[in-house]
Amino acid sequence: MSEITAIRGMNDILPSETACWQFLERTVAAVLSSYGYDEIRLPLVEKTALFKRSIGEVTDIVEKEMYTFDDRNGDSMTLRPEGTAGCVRAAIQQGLLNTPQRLWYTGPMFRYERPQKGRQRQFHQTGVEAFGVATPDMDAELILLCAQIWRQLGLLDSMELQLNSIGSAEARRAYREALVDFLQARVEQLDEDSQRRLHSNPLRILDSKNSQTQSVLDDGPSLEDFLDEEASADFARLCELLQAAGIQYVVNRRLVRGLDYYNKTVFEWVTRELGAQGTVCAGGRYDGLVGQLGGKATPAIGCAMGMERLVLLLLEHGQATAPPAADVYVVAAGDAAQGIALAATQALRCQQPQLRIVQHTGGGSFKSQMKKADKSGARVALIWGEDEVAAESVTVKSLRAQNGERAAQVTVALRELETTLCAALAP
RNA sequence: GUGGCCGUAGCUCAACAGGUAGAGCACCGGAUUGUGACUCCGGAGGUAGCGGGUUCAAGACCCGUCGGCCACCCCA
Repeated sequence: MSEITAIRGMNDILPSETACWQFLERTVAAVLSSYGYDEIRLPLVEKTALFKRSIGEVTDIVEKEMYTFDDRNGDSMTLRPEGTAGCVRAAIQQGLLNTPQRLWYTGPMFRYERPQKGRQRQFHQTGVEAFGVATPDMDAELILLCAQIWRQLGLLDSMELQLNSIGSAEARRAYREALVDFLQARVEQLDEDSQRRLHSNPLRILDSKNSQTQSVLDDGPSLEDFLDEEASADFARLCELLQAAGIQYVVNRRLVRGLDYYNKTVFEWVTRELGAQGTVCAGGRYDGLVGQLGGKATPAIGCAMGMERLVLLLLEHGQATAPPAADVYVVAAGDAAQGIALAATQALRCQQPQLRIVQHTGGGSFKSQMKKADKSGARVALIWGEDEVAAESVTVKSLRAQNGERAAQVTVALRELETTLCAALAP
């Protein structure tokens, strides 16, 4: 193998998978449109400061996962590790915040992490962001929108919705203090990672996978008790709305998010079918971020779904992955036939643009061309040989004759090609 | 960044107390001159990830390195 290979964690998406991707992208876009969301297309690269200020200086993403480099002017740039920051930046810069905005975007994100199942260094997210609405009906809409996407994808039964409210920044500050005080007295019982988090990011201890750490937390302070009245009321209202809409959910009081900008509602859609990377979609409210990035104070909520993880789920559920077969394969033996076939096929593409017509290229014997025709999966072969050229005709041959009826083929005048072909292709 | 497992033809995998590599699929050609599929025959394709060591001899053993997978971590 050549020593030039793809960069670790940046995978090729092969033809055998793209049908699944297209189904996913098409379905997601259709649902988003049906909720009145508009697509926005954003740069892959932004100034480094944007991510540091939005995601948080002490998060793992900013500290060790960003692809950051200096451009030729010496300015620090970063390949986007997530989409919200850029979307907020654009909304502020382009003056989109005078009225409620419902936006979505899709594309690659970049994080320098060790690859594993459902995790790569270049991965794809579709993000949804709603600006300008502070009330929990907006939260409910976003969650319903997700549920609708899962339903349309046939994945609703694979998903569990986990919900929490992390309240205001002040509430979290107070809670963090209480939590640190509590855990400090029990440091010895915590796993190594959680001991480290005690200093760096104590709230993340809450979703530790270590069972002993989890049982230590059972006697600790609950974030719920520190929530301000508004956050509690809004969360209760959100739960009511979800119940009314028939959305199943689980309140997980230990659900926190890794990015600093979240407040109040946070949620995750998780699945047990994907191994360790079970979070398929996650998001929450970020009412402070727009102001923090220099815009006028604007409430907002958003979420992002991991497209690779959705593709994995779709594949495990047996979504068709084969690229579509050709409809027609064009066999032409000899130089004269080749010229006529090429022209006739071009005309056919004008008449029947939806047909997938594969022209044989590269020469080869008649027999080998027929083999290619068969392997292409085409239902019909169009054949031009010496006889057809001489008679200004073409042979239309059905390659997928049903049991018994021996390979139906008919030779007709060129001008009858379109109707004969359509008849042969008719079910 | 840490750990476990793995690295043989395009793909999926074999073999053998360590004695210089094989199958299936795929690919190419042929089975009387322009007709695919099934069948039969033939062919091409690997300096065994890379480097070093042990040995008369290593794909097999040892070390290193790179890469892959999965998990930790992190998160979508």
